[in-house]
Amino acid sequence: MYRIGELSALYDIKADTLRFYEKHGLLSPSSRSDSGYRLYNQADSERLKFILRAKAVGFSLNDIADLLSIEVDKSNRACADVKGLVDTKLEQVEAKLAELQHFATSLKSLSNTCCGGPDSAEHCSILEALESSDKHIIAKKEHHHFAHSGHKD
Amino acid sequence: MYRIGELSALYDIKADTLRFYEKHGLLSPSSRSDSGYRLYNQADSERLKFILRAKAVGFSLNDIADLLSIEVDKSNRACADVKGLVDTKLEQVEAKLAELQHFATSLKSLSNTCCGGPDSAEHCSILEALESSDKHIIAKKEHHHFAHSGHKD
DNA sequence: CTTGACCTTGGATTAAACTCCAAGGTTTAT
DNA sequence: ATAAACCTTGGAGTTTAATCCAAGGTCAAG
Repeated sequence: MYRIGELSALYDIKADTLRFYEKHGLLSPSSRSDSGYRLYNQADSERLKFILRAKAVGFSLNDIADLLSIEVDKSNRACADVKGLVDTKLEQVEAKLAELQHFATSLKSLSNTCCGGPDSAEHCSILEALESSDKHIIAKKEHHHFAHSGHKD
Repeated sequence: MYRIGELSALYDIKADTLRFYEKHGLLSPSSRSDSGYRLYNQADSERLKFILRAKAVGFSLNDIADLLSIEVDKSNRACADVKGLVDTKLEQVEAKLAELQHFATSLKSLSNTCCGGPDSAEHCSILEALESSDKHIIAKKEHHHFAHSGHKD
């Protein structure tokens, strides 16, 4: 069992943040001490880890509440109901994954091609790297010779 | 050339948001009309696309300004200076990637194992799915010590 | 040459997510 | 048994990222 200060120290957040999450229904301590202190167990800690991870990859607290709600009424609802929610979130996660892979590619090419030498670079920007990785993707698909500029969103 | 209303319609954001980004140094129109209207060109549009992508994967506007600053003084600074910044951001991106892959795995296993059937499920939650994928990772890595490195700022 | 959709500015307001504060109760070490 | 370090609550304040508003200028169409 952790008291609020211990758990917050464990994840490098403020105790106030834990009280805030509690107030907003994201994480409640599984019990209280005789004197009213919050007591968090291992499952609470896992739940917090999840919240912080989800936050770090761009989900809002509302999104996270949705995700966590998946567990709430498990044996009560047909699981098919839940599948829609899961699949929606999965689509969001996969879209984010694609974005991040794009970023990582650009940053790597930036780091390798252009930086690290002692000289200054003439062409060294993320935007250029993103452009060139776009071109690279198009170049890989060179078989289709009527490639139109695939800019969508 | 796009006027503010056209560009904002293109990305489904408010014109006010573009003015806000301008005020905060993220995106300035490359020119103005005689009467003072903002005029955005293709490069401006690319830059905006980048900003919106980065935002979607959990970077703050400050983070994004950092990323965009990589291009600012290109021929002025030794590129090695920039490499540190790029590599820091790359680490952040790869951490996010790992998180997201973790999420995607959990969500997929949730969707496949547990949902979609007509029956309700006894064990059907993201946290349980994450736990089981954690166990898998821990099993692979033998001994995994949780070390949370400090956040930025 | 006016109407209406668009644009300008600066400043006020909102929403989300914390973060801090005050007044007081609890625990632990000396 | 008393200080130091922790906890409680409710409420106020801050930061980030928009979003809205008011008063007015611009521009294409009828």
